[in-house]
Amino acid sequence: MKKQSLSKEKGRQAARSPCPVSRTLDILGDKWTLLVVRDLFLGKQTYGELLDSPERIPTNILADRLKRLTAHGMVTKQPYQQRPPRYRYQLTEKGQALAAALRAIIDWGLAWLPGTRLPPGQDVEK
Amino acid sequence: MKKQSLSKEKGRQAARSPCPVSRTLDILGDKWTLLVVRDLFLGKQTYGELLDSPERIPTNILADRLKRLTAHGMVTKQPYQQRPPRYRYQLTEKGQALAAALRAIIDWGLAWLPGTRLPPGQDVEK
DNA sequence: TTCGGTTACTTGCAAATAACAAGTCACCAC
DNA sequence: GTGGTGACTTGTTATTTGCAAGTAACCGAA
Repeated sequence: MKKQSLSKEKGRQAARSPCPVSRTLDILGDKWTLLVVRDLFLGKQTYGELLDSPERIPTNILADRLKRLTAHGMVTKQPYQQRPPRYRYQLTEKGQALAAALRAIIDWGLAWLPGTRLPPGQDVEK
Repeated sequence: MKKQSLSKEKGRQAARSPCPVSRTLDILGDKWTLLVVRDLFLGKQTYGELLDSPERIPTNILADRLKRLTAHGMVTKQPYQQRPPRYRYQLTEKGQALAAALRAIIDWGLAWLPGTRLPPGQDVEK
């Protein structure tokens, strides 16, 4: 069950263009990836905590997104206990650098989408 | 060929949560929508011009995204000539308000994705 | 006046991706 | 040894994408 298309056999798929918008969307242009990043910013660290968000991300999608984010060097996965095996996910510097973009998206949503609100206590800022 | 799922029969699909990140991703959380917005920022106005970007957006996807952006009040479609019918697409204030988010995404891409570059002359800033 | 070209799309269909439910595996507590 | 939790994987169905082609309304030249 490989994620590959019929085109290339190795590596990830080719960038559509060198444009930074396009390249960024190649990585996080979908409905779920940024939500995972958001939750990591909010301090969630385990698979279970990440599953628990109000948007109800499916388990296979979460596993896939964590894998991709890890492959892109935006997230690290470290075991914090051997037995039973338990893992902690955290943003790398590259992942944390998305703060400005996330902040801009939050601001746009709050300003232009009626009915949006930050759940109490949720804030990306430290 | 409705975009609807089996769930609700009218209106657009329900927001996954009131979170501004999630609500924003409900609108532009895919690989193409922000590229269309980018091109509109760059001054492209016609369907043909928008089709012409290096990422090669499929025609049906472009038509769909313009429809959605228009439905969300982020883009206007105006005929600028009757015969033959020709249309001009432009960002509304709501669409233009994405400038900060787009800028943040560009900055992140340029800083963290090696090989990205702005094609000469391309810049979101006025 | 018919032929070709342009703009702005729509349609059909195979392929990829997502969603949902369920199952697996490794423990630990009782 | 039975039940529960955390971290996933697998199977199946539903939805979305990508590509090729088709349509419609003109305009301009031959």
